[in-house]
Order: sequence, then structure tokens, then C-alpha cells
Amino acid sequence: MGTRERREREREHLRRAILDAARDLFVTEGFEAVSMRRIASAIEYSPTAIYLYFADKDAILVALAEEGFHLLSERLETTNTIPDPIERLRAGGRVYFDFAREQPNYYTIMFELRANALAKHESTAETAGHRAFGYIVRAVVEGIAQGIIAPATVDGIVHAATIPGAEYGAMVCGRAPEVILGHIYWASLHGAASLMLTGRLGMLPDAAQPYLLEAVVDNCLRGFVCPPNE
Amino acid sequence: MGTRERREREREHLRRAILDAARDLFVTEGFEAVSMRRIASAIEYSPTAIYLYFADKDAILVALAEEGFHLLSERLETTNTIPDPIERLRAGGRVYFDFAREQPNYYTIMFELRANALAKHESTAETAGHRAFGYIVRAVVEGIAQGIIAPATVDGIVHAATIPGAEYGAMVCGRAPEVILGHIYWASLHGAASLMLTGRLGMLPDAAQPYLLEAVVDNCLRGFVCPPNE
DNA sequence: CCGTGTATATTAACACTGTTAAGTTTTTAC
DNA sequence: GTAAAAACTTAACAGTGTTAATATACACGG
Repeated sequence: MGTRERREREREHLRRAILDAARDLFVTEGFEAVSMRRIASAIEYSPTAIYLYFADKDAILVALAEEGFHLLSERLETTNTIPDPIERLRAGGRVYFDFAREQPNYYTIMFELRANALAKHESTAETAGHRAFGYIVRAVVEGIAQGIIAPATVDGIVHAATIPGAEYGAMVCGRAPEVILGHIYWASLHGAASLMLTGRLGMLPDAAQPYLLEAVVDNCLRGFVCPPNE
Repeated sequence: MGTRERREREREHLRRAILDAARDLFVTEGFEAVSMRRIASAIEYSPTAIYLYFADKDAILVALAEEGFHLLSERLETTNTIPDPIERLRAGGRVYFDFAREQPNYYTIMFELRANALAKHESTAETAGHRAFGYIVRAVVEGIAQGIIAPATVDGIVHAATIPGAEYGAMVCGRAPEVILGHIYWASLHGAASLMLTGRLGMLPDAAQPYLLEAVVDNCLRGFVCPPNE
């Protein structure tokens, strides 16, 4: 008797409907438009019905953030055909910025959500984020293997960060160099995207902003490939 | 008769009391603890009294953001004694990260406030932000003048960002190169700080985080000084 | 000194918010 | 057909930002 299967299917269906309504609301009307009551009226259920499917509002936002990471991962996947690791990273940077520009609300909940909310819901959003990060890390690994990202660069970073009294080498080796470099790249991308979305690039003419993003990517990657100068 | 002066003094006094209470609340209890009613009870006034001093809640937050930028500027000022522009930029990066770490709530409202709220209150917070940004820009200007930040680097960025069909050179020259380089540096700093504060550096051991920040600064500045490799 | 106008502050209320407890309807299982 | 379980709703709580109407204090002109 497939009644339980059907029930589960219906459950999943409504769960999706809730998420869709929530996404539509905040993709079109922004973060603050998403209230339990508005979601409820969009799906034509009572507000409290939602609590049968999500623990609280944060759980919905975490689920949406996870969706966002999946979207981003899908987009990043298209860069996989690019053989040169550096060019792949560069293309990934463009994809990243395009995503931030086209889906500002997604980007906002993906990266504005505090560890607070994430931890509370032991979300898979974190692992979805890791998957997206993986695209960066793999390109860096290849770059190192092919000698494009010079060991000297890695050493340079190791060296430069050896501020007094620190065993930074051990730190870096605890996590592989590609993880460090990946974070450096990610930080650059996120910083530029975040400044853009919060309107902090107002000093630049609007038309120049894409070029700034390009320049951020370029400067970061130049740091990766150039030999250290001493 | 100094009665009007006294009144104005009292006004300013209460205005400050409101800001102090608001700051205390969110520096110690976080962003969401700041409600009009809680501020009111802290200063022992009725909630609506606040509206005689601030247009709305956003106005308070904008004012606090402005305070934050002043604090940051003060800290950045201490780097002014460092003669070498690159080392000054590096020290500025450390100051920036230290500020983000020690005043996470300040940092949050300073950079999470949407252009939305800022524009609505035609705030001086923006100009306060510009002042902080000025420390970066001036160091870059000096670096270029002294030949430490190679013209080749600037050209490199100009060149690298010349994606098909774009007159990037004109864009860059519309705003001076130092503004572009300044934004690149700022984006790196903000990205790293933001990832740190939102708990996205969880992949790294906690002790390694300061070194990552150092590495971000180093990689970015390496991009500034190294000659383009072709 | 006394009313008057103004600045200042308060009370009550509105329309929201996320969330919970209790109650109702619907569906399943025997 | 009836009991149990799942799904859903209603009513309410405690809170939010904000406004309109009201009261109070206070300097100023007569």
C-alpha cells in the first residue's frame, strides 16, 4: 500500500512550495519581505502550518542559502572545461561576480547568515558551500602541480606571514597550501562582491565596476603566479 | 541670556545618551538587542522620545556606523609614521583586521548597512568612510610616486582588465589608478574580515586565521609591487 | 505676575513580527 | 465504524517600529 509514500511525496511537495514562496518573496521584494505570514498567504496555508515543515524562520533561510550554494556550484561547474588552471580561476571569478550581481538576495543570505544560525541548524548549507569552494581549491591544486602557481609563491606567502614568534609553516602544512590560497582568492572575490552589493563602490562610475572586479581577480591571481621579488 | 545655548547643550546631551545606550546595547548584546524600547528604558525615557532626536531606527544605526568609521580612522592614523608605503599599507591591513575582530558589531553595521539606509539619511557616515579609505589611497599614491608600486603594475591591471570591447584604460583614468588599487586592497581586506566574522573560515584551525589574514594582505600587496610576468 | 506659545515628553494605539498552546479537521488503520 | 495519528487552524503572547493625540514644563512678552 503506497499511502505512506504518497504522504511523504505530499509532504515534500508542500515543503518545496514553502521554499519556493519564500524564495520568490525575497528574490523580488528583498530580505525583509519574507515573513512567516506572507509566506503562508502565498501558499494559502495558515502561518503555523509552516512550523510543521521547518523548525523556525532561520531554518527556511538556511535552506534557501543551501539552494543558493547549489546554484553557484552549477554555474562554477561550467568553468571545468577550461584547461589552464589560472584561466579557470579567472573565469570562476567572473561567474562568482555575475552570480552576486544577478542574485543579490541569494548572495546576501548565503554570506550574511551568521555562523549562529548555521550552527543552530547543523545545515548542509555549509557542505554545499564547501562544494563550491572545491572548484577553487582543485584549480589551485592543478596550478601547483603544473608549476603555474609557483612553489615560490606558496613559499612567499608562508614566508611573508611568518610574523615574529609564529610557526606559520606548520599552520599552512596543517592545512594544505591550496586551502590557504583558495581562501585568499575567495576573500578577494567575496570582498569585491560584498562592497558592490552594499553600494560601497559608489566612488567609481557605475560602468567601471565590472572592470574593478576584473582587476581584483587579476591582482590576486598575479600574486599567485609571479615569483617573489626580493 | 544663555538659555537657548543651554537647551541646545541639553539636546546634544540626550542625543549622545541615546547613541551611547544604543552602542552599549549592541556592542555587548549584538545587533538584534537594539530596539527602540530597550534604548528608551536604558536612558529612562519613553520610547517615542527618541523620535525627537532621530528620524527612525536606521538613523541611529547610521550614526553608530559613522562612529565606527571614526574609530577605524583613528586607529589607521597610527600607521602614518611608517615611511614605507607598502609597509604602511600592510600595517593598515593589520589595524583593519584587529578592528574587525575587536569590534565585530561595529564592523557589522558599518559594512552590512545597505546603501538603502545610507542614502535615506544622506549620512555623513559615507564621508567618514571616505576618510578611512583616504589612508589607503594616500599610501598608494606615495607608493607610485616612489616607484615602489610599479607603473608596470598599474599598467598590468589596466591591461589585464581590458576584456574584449572595453575601454578600461579610459575608465581607470577617469578615476585615478590609486583609487582602483585602493579599492582592490580594500576589497581584499573586507573580504577576509567578512568571512572571518561570518564564521566562514571554519575550515582553518582557529589559530591559523590570523596568518590567513596576513597572507591575504601579503598576496594583494605582492600583486602591487611585482613586475608583470609575461 | 500672568497667560501664551513652543519645545519636550508621554500615553495609547496601529499594524506588524516570530512563535506556542490548544483545539479542530482530515486521514489512516484496524 | 471507531480509535489513533497526522495535518492544519485559531487564538494568543510578547515583542517590534512608528504615529497621533495628549500632557507637561518652561522661556518670553505684556
